[in-house]
Amino acid sequence: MEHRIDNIKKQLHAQSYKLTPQREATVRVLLEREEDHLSAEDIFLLVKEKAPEIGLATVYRTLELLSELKIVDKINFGDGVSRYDLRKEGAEHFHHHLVCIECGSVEEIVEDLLKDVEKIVENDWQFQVKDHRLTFHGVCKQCQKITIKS
Amino acid sequence: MEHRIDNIKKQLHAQSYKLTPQREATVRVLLEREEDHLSAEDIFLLVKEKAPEIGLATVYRTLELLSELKIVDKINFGDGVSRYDLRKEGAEHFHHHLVCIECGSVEEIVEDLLKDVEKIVENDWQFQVKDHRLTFHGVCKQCQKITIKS
DNA sequence: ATTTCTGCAAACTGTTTGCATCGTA
DNA sequence: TACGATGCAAACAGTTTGCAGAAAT
Repeated sequence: MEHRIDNIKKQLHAQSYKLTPQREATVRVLLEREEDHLSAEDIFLLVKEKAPEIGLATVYRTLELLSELKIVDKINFGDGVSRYDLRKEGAEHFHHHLVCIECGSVEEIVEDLLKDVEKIVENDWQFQVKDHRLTFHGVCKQCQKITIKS
Repeated sequence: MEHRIDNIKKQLHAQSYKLTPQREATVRVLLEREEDHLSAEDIFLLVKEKAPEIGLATVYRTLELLSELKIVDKINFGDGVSRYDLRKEGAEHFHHHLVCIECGSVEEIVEDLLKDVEKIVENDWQFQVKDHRLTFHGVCKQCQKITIKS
């Protein structure tokens, strides 16, 4: 945990940004809730518990900054809200998501399943891939059981 | 073209919706600009050229309806705007996109490159896939050339 | 002293909703 | 006549921006 904060601090410093208390509080929330896919508002409320003076605009600005530095990835599951997801340590590519259309849960796939597909795209379409977004929409394990029961 | 309109008309009727003049005008714009990835506003302006009385709300309502019937797919490339993309005739799955981070162009991949990945997800994660969204971000053919030149 | 960052409020953008009206079964 | 569909304007939600003050270098 602490070493990840340090790491992020270094990445900020490398681009001559500071890890201010507000930014640190935001990053800590992201670390603590790494499994979740929080919206800016969610993050704001959680940060506020630790640092009540913080403003929503600062959270947005911090998230934008972290996005630019590729420390977090901004995703959008189709509801109008942006969500922010910490990159896994050392991950080159953004991980994939499984969104359940029944219960709304979001599961993560950390394995890169797109290596082959990416090669095809680079060869056949001459497109130089830098990043990707892959989301599957469907029914999660739990909801499949429930559907069978009912 | 006309047979596709007819087809959509039938799909609407099957769910007891009507293909009103406004809806038809909207669908025609989508057909004419199938290659593009238009926002609601874009579509509104184009529809307005043919049917100046139409309101933006109607366009939104039409697009929502077409989305529900899976005639169009709603996508979001990360700028805050929803874009609407006609499903290819008979396509089961949504096609993929290549978004160029230099020039913003969007290319489509109609081939389903995810068959294998989907199998893996269904087997290893017990997740029943219904649909997917796959977008690659990177540098398109044209922009690669330009970058080399400069 | 200069520059960066913050908090607040106001502004903005894309989208949705309420409601009176219109069109058609 | 009844009901879905429309146009308009107002409402809304999420996000961004301008600005004056605070913090850090």
